[in-house]
Amino acid sequence: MSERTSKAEQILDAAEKMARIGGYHGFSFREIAKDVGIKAASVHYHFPGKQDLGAAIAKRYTERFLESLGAPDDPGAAPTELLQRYIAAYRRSLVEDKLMCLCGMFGAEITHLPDKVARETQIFFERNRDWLMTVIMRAGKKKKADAEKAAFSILATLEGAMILARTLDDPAAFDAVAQTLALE
Amino acid sequence: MSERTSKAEQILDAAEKMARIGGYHGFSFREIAKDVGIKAASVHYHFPGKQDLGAAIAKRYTERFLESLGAPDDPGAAPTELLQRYIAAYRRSLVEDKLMCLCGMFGAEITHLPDKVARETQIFFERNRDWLMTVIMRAGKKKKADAEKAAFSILATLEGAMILARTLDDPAAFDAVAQTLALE
DNA sequence: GTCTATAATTTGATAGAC
DNA sequence: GTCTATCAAATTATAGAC
Repeated sequence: MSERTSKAEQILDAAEKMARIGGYHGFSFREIAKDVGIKAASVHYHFPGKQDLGAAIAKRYTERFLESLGAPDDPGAAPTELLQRYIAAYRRSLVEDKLMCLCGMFGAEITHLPDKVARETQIFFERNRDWLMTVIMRAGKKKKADAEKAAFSILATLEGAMILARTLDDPAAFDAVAQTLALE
Repeated sequence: MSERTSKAEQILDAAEKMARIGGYHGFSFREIAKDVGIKAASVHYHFPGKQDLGAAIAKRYTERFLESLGAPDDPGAAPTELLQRYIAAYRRSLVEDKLMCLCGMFGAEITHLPDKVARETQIFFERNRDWLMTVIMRAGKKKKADAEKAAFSILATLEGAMILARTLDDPAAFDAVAQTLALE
């Protein structure tokens, strides 16, 4: 009878939560171990170094995030609906999780991150850009270059809106910003 | 013959630069001391605790930033020009300094900051909101509530654009996002 | 103002027993 | 897989001499 979540997953859960509060320096092997109910040395068995753990949470975060969005070319979902879903994903992170976007956090400190972690963070932004571009090009008459600009704009605006709303402790500020996004 | 910049200012300079790379945990008394050519204990003479130093760099950053923008109600500057100047201030930070916005960085880790530092970070966002609202209301027929939304949108978008451009190591991504800002 | 010395804590990491 | 034991390094901070 194994538990529903493996120890490695529990470690990832704890590390992700801490990193989404305090960034790359916001999680430590000791704190994670305490959270999961093992010793710090045992965490190293699952993830040899901090870089590995950092890269792993960024990778899992990216995969889960995109998975939650669904396919950008799903014929059953209208482009406008997909963009609303995209905004809702950020809003959920802010309002329900009450946590910063992991890769927005890592992105802010990108030049201070170990290579492995920085690369996974880049991938989050690249894959988000691609997802948005696909949706935007489906929606409209935009050329590829313009679709990329629009994708960058939505991505940047939502990451910034999270920071703004969290700093002012005012979720309404997020909604105010999201409303200004042109979605056609 | 005293030097042009006091020791306290040199300390602030070093701390700000480090914080704009690695966040609140990105600067330490030892590293700062090494940078300005004194010992770590001497830094405590100028700034008793890390909180004090953190709050001081956020406060100075805010004052300098707003000073560089000029008065939002300056009759000699058109609102559109002021907004272009606002965008240019972020761009300078990204391209010339090659550093993140200090308060964007602190904002991302806001729930992990000591109270004093968090409060100064909030003030940055509030004063930026107010500056932008003044300019926006001068420019157009917007009601106050709509002006606040527009202000939040510009602020959030530029902070997010910095993160995006730094993560992708592509300043053009910043410009692409800035272009999408509606400035009338 | 700056120093030496030192304290107390935390960190990432490894060796080796079980 | 998890543990104990241990390490070297870094951290914030203070006391007291100069």
